[in-house]
Amino acid sequence: MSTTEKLLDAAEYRMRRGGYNSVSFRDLASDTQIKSSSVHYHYPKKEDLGLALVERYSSQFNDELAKKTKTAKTTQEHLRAYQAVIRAALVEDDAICLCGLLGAEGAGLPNVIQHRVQQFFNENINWLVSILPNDMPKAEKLATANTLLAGHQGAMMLAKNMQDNKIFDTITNQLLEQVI
Amino acid sequence: MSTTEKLLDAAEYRMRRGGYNSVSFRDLASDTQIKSSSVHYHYPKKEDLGLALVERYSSQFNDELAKKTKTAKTTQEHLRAYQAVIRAALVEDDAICLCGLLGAEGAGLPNVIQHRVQQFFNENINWLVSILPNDMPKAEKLATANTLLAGHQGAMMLAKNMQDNKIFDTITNQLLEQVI
DNA sequence: GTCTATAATTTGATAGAC
DNA sequence: GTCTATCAAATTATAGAC
Repeated sequence: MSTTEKLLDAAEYRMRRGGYNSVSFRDLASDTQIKSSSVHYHYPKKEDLGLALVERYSSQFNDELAKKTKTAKTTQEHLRAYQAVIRAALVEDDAICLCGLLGAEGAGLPNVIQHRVQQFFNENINWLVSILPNDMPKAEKLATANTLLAGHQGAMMLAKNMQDNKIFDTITNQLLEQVI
Repeated sequence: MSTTEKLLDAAEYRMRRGGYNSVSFRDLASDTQIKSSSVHYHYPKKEDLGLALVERYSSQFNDELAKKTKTAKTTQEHLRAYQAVIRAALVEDDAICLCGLLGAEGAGLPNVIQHRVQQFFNENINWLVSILPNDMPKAEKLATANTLLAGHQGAMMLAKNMQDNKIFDTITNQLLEQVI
């Protein structure tokens, strides 16, 4: 594994738990067995690291979604895939969504990162709108996409806080059953 | 206004925007026109300040909820009050819920604060369960309460990030219309 | 309650050798 | 690409005078 990969892994682990300001170059240096000045070689400013992190997280998320919807046909199949991708992020990594956390910290972050997180959410909404039923009115599609996104993000936060992943399942199942 | 009130106001303003680690004693000192050592007189450790902040936020939230539901009779009336209290926190303060943000940062915070945030969520859920229709099965009540809480928290985060409070209204209206 | 002074540590960041 | 060395600033926190 390359040094930048190791750095991004370590940074993602820490940032998805404590937030942007909980990650320091020295922590990452000790995580990856190099010196903090070497971390700066890969990511000169913290902003660069944060941006790279959101970019990698975002493209991995979209890749997972594409993979899990390869054979999906119905809206329900697509939505179950969406739920499964987010659930995997919660359960396997034992952490909430990177963009959910950075979105909450929004005003305290560098502008470039704020905007990149916003882009992640916009891509989520566009995707959700694209897989909702054709006969659903456009305005309702948009509303439903927003509700599903917000619901899944809130569900991660609450489940993590209550230390009970079943809460995520309960909430998102109810959303998928009742909101369509 | 007392110094502790001024301190809590300043701390809440900052923490609800950038999170726990974005607030420093020196910032609060300059906000309130005293020295950082004097801030420590009021709140010896940062943990003390954070805890006091969540406690005040939580009791103000519960007070607002009690006030707005004084004449409420139906489940719908209670839920509209719940929505209104959270909406006011978003629109008037132009910031998301303190506990929503601290909940997301959970793992990076002192344990006492984590637990106090958890208590805020538990009180929310208990209240929601208590105002849901009598004929709703207990398990469904609990699921619905969790969905409503997560949905409102996610809606704040998304609306703030997209810089469009109408998104909050759209999401929470849909939840109140379809989830009951 | 507030101040001055200061300690101890952490943090983001850079210069320059290898 | 990584290291040593170092810096300037920020951060939490304390001691003691007024």
